[in-house]
Amino acid sequence: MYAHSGLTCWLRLPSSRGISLSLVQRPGLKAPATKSFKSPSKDLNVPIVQNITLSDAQYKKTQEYLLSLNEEQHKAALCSSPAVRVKAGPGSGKTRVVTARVAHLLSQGISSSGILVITFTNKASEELKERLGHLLGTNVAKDISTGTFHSVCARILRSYIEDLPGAKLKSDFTIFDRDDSDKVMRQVVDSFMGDTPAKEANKLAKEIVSAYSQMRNQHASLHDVKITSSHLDSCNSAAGLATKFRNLPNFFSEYTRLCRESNGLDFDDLLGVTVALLQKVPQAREELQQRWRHILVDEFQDTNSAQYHLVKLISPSSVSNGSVFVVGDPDQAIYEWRGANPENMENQFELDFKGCETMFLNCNYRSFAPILGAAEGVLSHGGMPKLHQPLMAVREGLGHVEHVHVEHEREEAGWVTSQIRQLKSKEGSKYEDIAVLYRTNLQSRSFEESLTSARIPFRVLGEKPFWQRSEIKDMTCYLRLTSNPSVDVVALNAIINTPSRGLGAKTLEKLQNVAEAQGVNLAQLLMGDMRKIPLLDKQTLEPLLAEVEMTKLLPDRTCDLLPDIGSTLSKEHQLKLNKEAIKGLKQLRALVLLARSTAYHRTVAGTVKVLELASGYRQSVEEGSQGDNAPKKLRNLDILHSVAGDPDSWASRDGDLRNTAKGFSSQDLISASGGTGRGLAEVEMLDGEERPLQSEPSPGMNSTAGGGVSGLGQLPWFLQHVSLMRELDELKDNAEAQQRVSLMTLHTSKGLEFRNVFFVGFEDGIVPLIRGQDEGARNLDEEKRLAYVGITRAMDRLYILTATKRSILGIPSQRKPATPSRYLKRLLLTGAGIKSTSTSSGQFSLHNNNDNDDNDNSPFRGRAKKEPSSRQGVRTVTSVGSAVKPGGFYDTRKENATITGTRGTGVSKGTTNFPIGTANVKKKASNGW
DNA sequence: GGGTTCGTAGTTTTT
DNA sequence: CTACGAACCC
Ligand SMILES: Nc1ncnc2c1ncn2[C@@H]1O[C@H](COP(=O)(O)OP(=O)(O)OP(=O)(O)O)[C@@H](O)[C@H]1O
Repeated sequence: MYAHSGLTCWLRLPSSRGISLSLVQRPGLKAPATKSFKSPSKDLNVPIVQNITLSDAQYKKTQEYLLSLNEEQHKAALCSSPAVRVKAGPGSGKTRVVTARVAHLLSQGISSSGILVITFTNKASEELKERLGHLLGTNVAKDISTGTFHSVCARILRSYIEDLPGAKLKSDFTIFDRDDSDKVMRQVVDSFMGDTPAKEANKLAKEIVSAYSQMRNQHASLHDVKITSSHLDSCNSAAGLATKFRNLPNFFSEYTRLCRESNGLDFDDLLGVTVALLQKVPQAREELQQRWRHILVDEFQDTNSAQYHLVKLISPSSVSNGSVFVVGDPDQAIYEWRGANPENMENQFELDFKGCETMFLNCNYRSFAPILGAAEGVLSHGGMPKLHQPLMAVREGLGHVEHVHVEHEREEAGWVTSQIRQLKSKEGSKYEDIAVLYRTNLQSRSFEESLTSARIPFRVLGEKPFWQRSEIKDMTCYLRLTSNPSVDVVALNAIINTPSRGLGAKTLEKLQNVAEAQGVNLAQLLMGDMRKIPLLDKQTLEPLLAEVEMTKLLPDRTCDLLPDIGSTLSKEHQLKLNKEAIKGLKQLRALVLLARSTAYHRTVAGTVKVLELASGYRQSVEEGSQGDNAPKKLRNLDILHSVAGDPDSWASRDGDLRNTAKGFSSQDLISASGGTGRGLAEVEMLDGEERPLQSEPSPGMNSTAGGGVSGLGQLPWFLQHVSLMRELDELKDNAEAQQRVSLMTLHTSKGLEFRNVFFVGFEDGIVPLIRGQDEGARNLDEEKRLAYVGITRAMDRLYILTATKRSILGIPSQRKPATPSRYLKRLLLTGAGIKSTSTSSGQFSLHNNNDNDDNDNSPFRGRAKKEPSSRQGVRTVTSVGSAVKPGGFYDTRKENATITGTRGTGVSKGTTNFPIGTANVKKKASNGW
């Protein structure tokens, strides 16, 4: 055992898997008092000095990992400057350096809660933690703060937002997704321009939301700054709207007002409000600077203004021994469209962080040289980026780069499918090492179909985010209502009549009118008394829950437990509400009470279950006319429930940052109380595996300040997890389920790597993407970088696909002639000896445009290349997707192909036919086609 | 108030 | 082509 002595640590209670921490239990802590979380009583914060010990194996692993770095990497990882910037190309080991640095810091005795790593996606965070877990043990790794900017901000705000003067938000705020924002803005549009037709109003609302979002991304904290015309002008979309609507800023401020009224923050608010908080509340800033002594940011080239400011604000610059460490690659900047500014990496960092040290990594460990060559070729189109540093391929061998030209999108999918089969059978590739990359999500369709009929397992990354699926969205609205019954109007509106309970448009209008007359919103009117109504006690609750589970219905008698507000309102205001409506209201209110009580006495998972059953939602999905969708939806609901049942994955790991700022984690107390509770003789009627959460002594209060001790206080954390995690359904299934081909957009592929990459739809208009009448000359550099990112995902083999004609929507009759991408020429030229084949008898030529001229915007639908007449009657492959037979069409390709490169042996130079157009393969009359 | 049928728009990338 | 929304009918 290697002991690091003199290390100050704070009390930690044992976690399920932990073993290597020796614990000193402080007396008097077994039954933590709820209230002490917000303002910690002194005795909770007594430091415990103890030794963190890494096991031999862990220590050895860490050292080995550090030794595996090359000199540049090693130097970067260990650099002790207060500000470090690592600029390095794809595959140069940036991620590895970040991991190594964290490991190094920890092995130096830095406390894990003092480290913050910001990654671009949540998945990257998880992977980082996993790797660190392997090196250092889960115990040490789990306390490192990691996450995206958004999730880190959400955590900061949960602890500090109530300190921000005028924020009008509670720490149990909900996070509004884009749909919520659109709905809120729709309300604003209605109130300002009442007579706008529904459709137009929706469209306008969306436009305004995105303009506002763009503006806030470009300007760090606009949420409370007076919006000037220069703000508007700096943002295209906003400027356009502003000329149409002179009072655009009023739309923005009314939107914000409504969000606040519902205790909601949208995605951009998470960043903007955090920035404002840190600017205005020095105490918060200082505490966080104290806490996170070492900050690491991955993919720094894609940070926007608000994110950059955030880094600046929490940087422990004033703290001795602190550091800020950012890594990125300006050539891989692909998020300018949503406000990212590569300048942050390129120049700004250097200016703001005095004494910043810059490191370069110039070796590529990922790809064979020809792949790198192809990538650099693309990048050189129209001139290399100014500060581009050439990369050296470390891996020896040539790999395989091939350009394949096909007739249309269907054949494209067919070719890829058949090639995947060959890779699997002849080259021994695993499905998980194969990826299909495309520019737009729509393009995935043909591949899904083709792979399905070939029975090749695949997964589509980045389909609809989990939280956006309607059934999940609805359930989260129920949960939001449970958490914030009298506040979250948006949630209330979403589910008030879903499933239908007699509260249709007519009734709602009546109620809305009453609300307006009283100067309140619908939630206040219908749920205003909810916080005052005492929660059900256990004796009342348990039998009700049992009944819910048995009957899958809300027990009627629950309705009698609270005032019948429907009848009262109806009488007082002569609304003439019908019986259905009154009953519906009763039920909804009873449901909320039941759910709140369940959350309080039981668990989040139990609450999810109650809501899903007693609302009748589940039943309506089961019986509804959803047809094929029903099983999928039910599965999603099950996933939601099972995630809820795994608080370890979502409960605040940092607990209340106020306390943990000094190293103490309230989450430990939660697990502790959960742990002790497990032994209690409590019957879990709704879910056997659930563990009861600690209950508060005085029911009836909405625990916001408590920071997540009662089940009710946990809800916001769970909701936050759900609304920030794109792919919750990626349950770590058995190993077999992992063996799948990956389909994703170029954007999603950032940071990943695959042995075999199919880059499909490499055509002008798609790569680069040019839509219809593009607003003038959009800067296409970002599109070029996107292609660069895609190509550099490949380790061993890269296939570039182009088609003669293509229909984006997959309708054969709507196929339009396509032209190979303007980037193709340089891709092929630079990667010497690239094989190029064509499966159709059609000729194609690289279009002859000037390299330096991106203005030749030939969209793929324009500029028809002459259609080769020879194709007449060849009437190719119509059902490529299904069985591609060995020895059939696609296999014959090989015979005629000029080169057959394989991994390691590679492509020999000089044998390629250039120009490519001549490298056709004659199509043999193949059986089966 | 609820369910059906018809019409139309979507064609960028995402926390 | 499909998915979603808005009339339209019961
Ligand atoms: N020193 C090294 N020795 C061996 N392999 C390495 C080394 N450094 C990096 N690699 C390997 O190179 C590949 C790319 O590394 P990594 O993902 O860290 O690169 P990156 O710079 O983050 O790439 P990108 O910018 O494309 O995301 C990984 O498979 C990694 O294991």
